[in-house]
Amino acid sequence: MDCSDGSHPKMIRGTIIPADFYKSDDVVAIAQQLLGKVLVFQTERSKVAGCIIETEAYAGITDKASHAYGGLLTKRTEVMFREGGIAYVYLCYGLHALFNVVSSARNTPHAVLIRGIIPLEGLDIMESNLGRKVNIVKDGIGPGRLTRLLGISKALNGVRLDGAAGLHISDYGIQIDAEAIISCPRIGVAYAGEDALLDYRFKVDVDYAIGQIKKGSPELRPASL
DNA sequence: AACAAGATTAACT
DNA sequence: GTTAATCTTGTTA
Repeated sequence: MDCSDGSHPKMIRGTIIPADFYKSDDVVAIAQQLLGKVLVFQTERSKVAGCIIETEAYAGITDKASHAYGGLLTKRTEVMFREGGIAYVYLCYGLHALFNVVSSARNTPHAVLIRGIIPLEGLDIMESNLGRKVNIVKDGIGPGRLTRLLGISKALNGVRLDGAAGLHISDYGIQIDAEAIISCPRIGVAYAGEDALLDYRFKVDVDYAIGQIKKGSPELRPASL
């Protein structure tokens, strides 16, 4: 049984990533550095958390795969143009909420798509979100799957990632070695011409990540592992 | 005003 | 391997 009233003394482990982290212009570096960090979403009644294991960088107005390519400013992309450190959540294919971290300065619409997590905390909430038992490996991998698992919806579009709206990213001391990061082209961006070839997708092996989670945060092991 | 395509997924054959 | 589900936006008329 989890204590879900938010005041559990044992829960204080992670350090919320400072606002400055998100202000860098180097969206590729941010995408890499987010691997191993912990995405947390909590409300008064619930808390869920997962270790980020897959990301993609979208490099603003010069990247043909980016929604903000060419400086395209619409109701949907508007949050990408704000100062880094907020969430960009949009509906993909009319069905799936996709969660991105907006980075860089105002009017530099860089973003990192979170594509995979390993569930760490709040398995009971996740099970409720899915309406069935959680598969620790499968249910957190896929940009649409992880938002459903964590309960992240478009309602969180534009919120700061400092925890004020319940959403934040923390460093729990999970170490991801540079050699463990696999780079490859992004998924589903064939329309982006030569930019579809860029190695802007970053991930780590699931088993490696689980090992590093156990090493870095012994008490916070992936549930059921 | 109508239509196609998209940073996807689950359920089929 | 194929396809249905179905919202936002740009393009075409």
